[in-house]
Amino acid sequence: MAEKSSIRDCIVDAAKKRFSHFGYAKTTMAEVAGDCEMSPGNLYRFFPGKLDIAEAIATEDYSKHLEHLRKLAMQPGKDARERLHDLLFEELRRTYHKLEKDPRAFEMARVISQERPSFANWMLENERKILIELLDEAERRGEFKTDDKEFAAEMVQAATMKFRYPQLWSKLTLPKLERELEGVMNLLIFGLCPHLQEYRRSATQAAE
Amino acid sequence: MAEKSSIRDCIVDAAKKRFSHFGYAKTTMAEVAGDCEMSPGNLYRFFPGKLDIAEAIATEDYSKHLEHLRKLAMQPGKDARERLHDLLFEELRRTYHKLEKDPRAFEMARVISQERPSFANWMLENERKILIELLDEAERRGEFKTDDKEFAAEMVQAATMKFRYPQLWSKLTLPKLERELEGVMNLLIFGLCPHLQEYRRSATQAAE
DNA sequence: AGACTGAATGATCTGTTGATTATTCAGGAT
DNA sequence: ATCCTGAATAATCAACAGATCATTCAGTCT
Repeated sequence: MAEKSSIRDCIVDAAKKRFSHFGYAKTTMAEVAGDCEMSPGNLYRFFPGKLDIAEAIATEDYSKHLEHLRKLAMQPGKDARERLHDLLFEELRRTYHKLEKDPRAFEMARVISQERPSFANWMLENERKILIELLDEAERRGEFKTDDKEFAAEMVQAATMKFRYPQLWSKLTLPKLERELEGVMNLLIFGLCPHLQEYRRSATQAAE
Repeated sequence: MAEKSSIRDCIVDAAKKRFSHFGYAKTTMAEVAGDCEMSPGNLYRFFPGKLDIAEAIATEDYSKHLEHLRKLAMQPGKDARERLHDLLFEELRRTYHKLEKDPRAFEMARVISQERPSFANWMLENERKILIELLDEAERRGEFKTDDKEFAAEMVQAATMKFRYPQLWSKLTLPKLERELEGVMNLLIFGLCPHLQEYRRSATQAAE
């Protein structure tokens, strides 16, 4: 019984090493099984298929990232604007760097989001929960104001879609993406309508 | 001399028919040449290559669309909010319908934006000019307020990227996309900060 | 019985060969 | 000289054979 999970870990570990070293496609189930000193068939008692091993790795990795995002969204001593800024920029930078320098990670991201669209949805949902908490707290402090937090969080995600899988959509460099994200974020916060000119100016200056 | 352009038109016409009937890949230069009663080699006196014929067709088609967008952006008797709404929705609906029901159009869009990324940029620029005019005029009337129109227009485009090539990004249905675009647009106009609650409520109600 | 193996299966990938076809260009017509 | 042709070229595509590999499952071991 206690064995079960350590065998599972062995599989995930072996797969992690091979996927990141040789790539997802070039790694065979037989190799992973061999690393754990078992037959290929036995893997299927622990995972429904190869993709599920990849998903397990991605989930593990992503969970750590989520924790980090949650901390950024809750930083004491920063106002809602700054925390939203940190949250959105962290996501942009993380995916950018991850996919930029590591073709293996890029391959896995592509395969998983292609074959398991629900995984990408699950990630969005998790991040949305964080966004909602941020919006909620911001409203309590009178910083933001929205009728429907769930909907507003969805809209923030829709508007920042371009920055979530940056290299899938454009070939902009990170500095250009950051400049754009900064601009979109300000638009989302302050809108196009004239209002609160004072606060607006001081807040954007404080950012840089 | 006057001939030259009518020969060009013949080529574009023939290609348009074949591309939309059999698809871009399945149409050969020899066939297009045959339709215009000329040899394949002669096509190259009018176009640098096959892709340029496709681009000419796309440009012609898109120019008409641009005119239409310009009219929407300048409608008298509508406020800036409504005109921006019409502009963004028209773009969403046009591409959605075009790519939805016509696999040929989808193929051509894919090929052109893949092989000629500058074409997509050119389209964005054109639309940005319209947006800038809209923002300019809105500021004169005191409806919107932005420091840098060019930049603001770029940001509006960045935030609505998801709705520009809807089926490349997601598999949402048109109604869901429209609901999201409505939401993103309101966020762009009013922002998250609390302000002008009265105007906000009446404007969103008027929209639907 | 429960944990596991490894050969069998069918799907997918790879490499190869023979078209097909975009593009060029030497020359022919006007 | 200008416009055009069509064979030549080289690149890309399609089809097919063979190999590889994920997945299954009848049967072995403990």
